[in-house]
Amino acid sequence: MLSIGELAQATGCKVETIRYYEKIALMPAPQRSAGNQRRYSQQHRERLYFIRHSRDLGFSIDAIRELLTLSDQQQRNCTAVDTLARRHRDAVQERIASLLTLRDELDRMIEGCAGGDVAHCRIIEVLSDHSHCHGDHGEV
Amino acid sequence: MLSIGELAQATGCKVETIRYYEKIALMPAPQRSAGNQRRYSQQHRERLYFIRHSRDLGFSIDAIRELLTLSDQQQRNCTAVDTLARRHRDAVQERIASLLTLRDELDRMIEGCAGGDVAHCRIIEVLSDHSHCHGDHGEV
DNA sequence: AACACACCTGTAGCCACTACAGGTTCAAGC
DNA sequence: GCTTGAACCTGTAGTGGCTACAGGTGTGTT
Repeated sequence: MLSIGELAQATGCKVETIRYYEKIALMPAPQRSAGNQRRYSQQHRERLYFIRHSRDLGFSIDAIRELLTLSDQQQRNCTAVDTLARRHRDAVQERIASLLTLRDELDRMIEGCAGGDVAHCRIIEVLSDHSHCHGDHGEV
Repeated sequence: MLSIGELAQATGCKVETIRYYEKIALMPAPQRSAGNQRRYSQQHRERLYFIRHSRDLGFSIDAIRELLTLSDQQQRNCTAVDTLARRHRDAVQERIASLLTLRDELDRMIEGCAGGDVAHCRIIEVLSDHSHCHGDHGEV
């Protein structure tokens, strides 16, 4: 059995985060010691590991909740898992695309700046007027 | 003079957001009508436009606060502006790099999935064990 | 004068944590 | 057995950048 600190070390998750996961029912409440401290099993460790790794891969808490439910139904077809993963990949791809547009816009803005005083600063000028931009760089 | 709704339309900013910007002192409090409604000048419009455009380009509120202060000191050298912009560009670049790593990891995971049931799902397997991953995909 | 709609303030909620404050338990050393 | 100090406990509030109400007031048109 692991204390919360040991579990934290074993999974690279902070102690506060583990307690938070319990509060939002992402982690089940573990057994307690005589003095009311949490004691975790290997099952807990595996579940938290799965959660942390999924978080590191950018899945939302809600997506992870679904993934955990799905991974418990071992005999079911994994189409739902696949769909979740693909949807996430696509979202990441879109985010990359919009950040690339943004970076190019920032680059153009920065390159345009030839030093000198603020009154003639290209960066301030661009920020003041979107028509200086090439694209739409909508939501970021 | 513009009402808050007209200002919102003119800048593509939501009414609530304008009030929020006033609360956090990013926008100065405007004049009021006899009936206590906000009335904005062209200076307000320009400032809000600058803020919105900077937000669209991903600058934080704090960075924008600095940019606004700097842009008011017309005679100063624009090095500080340049530094702020470059720092932001670099942050965006880093974010792109880590998202690219992440996307590749997701792609590998998804490609590994050959259908079938959850018990043999490659996606679940990878999520359960980071050693299946190629890189570190640290903070996302 | 009536109506619809825009506006007002203040508060709570979103996401995924993080950071306290103020108290209790545990394990090691003496 | 006793003391120390780290680790633990609960509960609440804060982060960023808004967004969404609720319950009331002003404005402009017919």
